[in-house]
Amino acid sequence: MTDTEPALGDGADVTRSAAPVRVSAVERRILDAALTLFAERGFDGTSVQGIVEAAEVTKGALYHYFDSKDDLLYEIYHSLIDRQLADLGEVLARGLPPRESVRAVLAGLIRSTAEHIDEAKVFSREMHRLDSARMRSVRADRRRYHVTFRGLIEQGQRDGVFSDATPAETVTIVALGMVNQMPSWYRADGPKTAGRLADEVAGFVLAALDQRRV
Amino acid sequence: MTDTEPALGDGADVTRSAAPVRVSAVERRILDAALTLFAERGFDGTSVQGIVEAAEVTKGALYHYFDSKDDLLYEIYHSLIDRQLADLGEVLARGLPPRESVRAVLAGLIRSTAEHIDEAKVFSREMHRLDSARMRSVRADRRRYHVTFRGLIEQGQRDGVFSDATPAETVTIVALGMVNQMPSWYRADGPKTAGRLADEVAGFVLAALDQRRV
DNA sequence: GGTTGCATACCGACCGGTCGGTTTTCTGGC
DNA sequence: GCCAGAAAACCGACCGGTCGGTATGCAACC
Repeated sequence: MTDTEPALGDGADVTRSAAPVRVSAVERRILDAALTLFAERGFDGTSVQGIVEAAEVTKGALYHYFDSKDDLLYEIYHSLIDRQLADLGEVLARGLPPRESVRAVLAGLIRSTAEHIDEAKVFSREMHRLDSARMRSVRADRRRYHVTFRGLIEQGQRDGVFSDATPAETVTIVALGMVNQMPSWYRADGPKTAGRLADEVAGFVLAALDQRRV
Repeated sequence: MTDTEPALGDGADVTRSAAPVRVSAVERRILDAALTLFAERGFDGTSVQGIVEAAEVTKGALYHYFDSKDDLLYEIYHSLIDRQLADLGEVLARGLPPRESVRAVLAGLIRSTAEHIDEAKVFSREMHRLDSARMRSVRADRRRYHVTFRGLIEQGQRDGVFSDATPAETVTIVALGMVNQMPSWYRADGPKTAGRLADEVAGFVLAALDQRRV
């Protein structure tokens, strides 16, 4: 699994759909409560007791389904990354030209992040709490996304539709970085809808990428 | 004097220089140790005992100079924000046209953030831990920066040197957001110098802002 | 002789996780 | 259709340990 990375944005293996994992109602309640509380008070600021009370279950139930408090975090990360990779794969499968692909990926990512802003908040704030094994797994997934996205930019630059004034790596860092930053400024009840913001931000990035030399 | 500093938010007077606060050597050692540990293990992952050991002082010394662990965080934030506002004021005082101002502010902010990446890391990750009074103070300072920056964009748009395809508010969010995200990707020992990255990123943003209609 | 600048011993709250036990659900032999 | 027994689901009191913060002492200096 950890072999050579796909050199080009041909999509790698991002088109796979996640295995359908059945979760019991209790599991769901625990996960939902954990997500809400982690987002609100942070991982360390949330006690296991607080989670079980919010989920209206007992501690025994929680530790029956999960190994540890960290386990809850990992599950949250996993669901976020799985969804992002699935969305990415879906767009790539459409086989659009780079410019439309980048727009679709970015706008979709922003909309999806807005829709699951709690997960994004927890993710960006508490990622470092994972133990090293899980951290490696999460990082590998993120890297796949990063490399695939960068591949799109590179392809557009080779095709001449994107300016190569800024290296593809920097463009990727900047574009994905602003999405990761969303939890600090996006408000669901703000004046702009997520779709509007997604269009504005994607438009901004594409404006910077536009090849328009004489 | 348990409350906040004399609210320096009396106006958008970003050109003020920070008051020269004298700090004892012990204070400095404590602050430095706290910064390093917070950046490395997070606020909650760092015990007060750990800080005093790293600083080679005792708990009594720490609580002699600081009211609480949170106090240390606040001091770290303060030094970061003070520096940012001072830098911003300095650029504004030069009275450059919007395009050059934006470039100077952004590139300077990125370089400064790179240079104090630990502070930035702690800031972005642990801001939410502040109590509400201090949170309000920090937010007010950040807002001043935000509003001032947005003013620069708006001015450029009014002058016709910047495209108004993307609202100034969104541009500001995106531009400053990518700086806040730096701790997650910037490495001092990476292949690119901070100055190079600053130029690339500032160039990217300016490319998106360029007014270039036919 | 009081104020500053520390040192040391200690406290009570809380927290993640465990463990022995009980209830509910599933399974298959009759 | 029924029942026994195994497995899964769940309960909640409890524990060892850590952590932020405090109380008190004391030496040096104004």
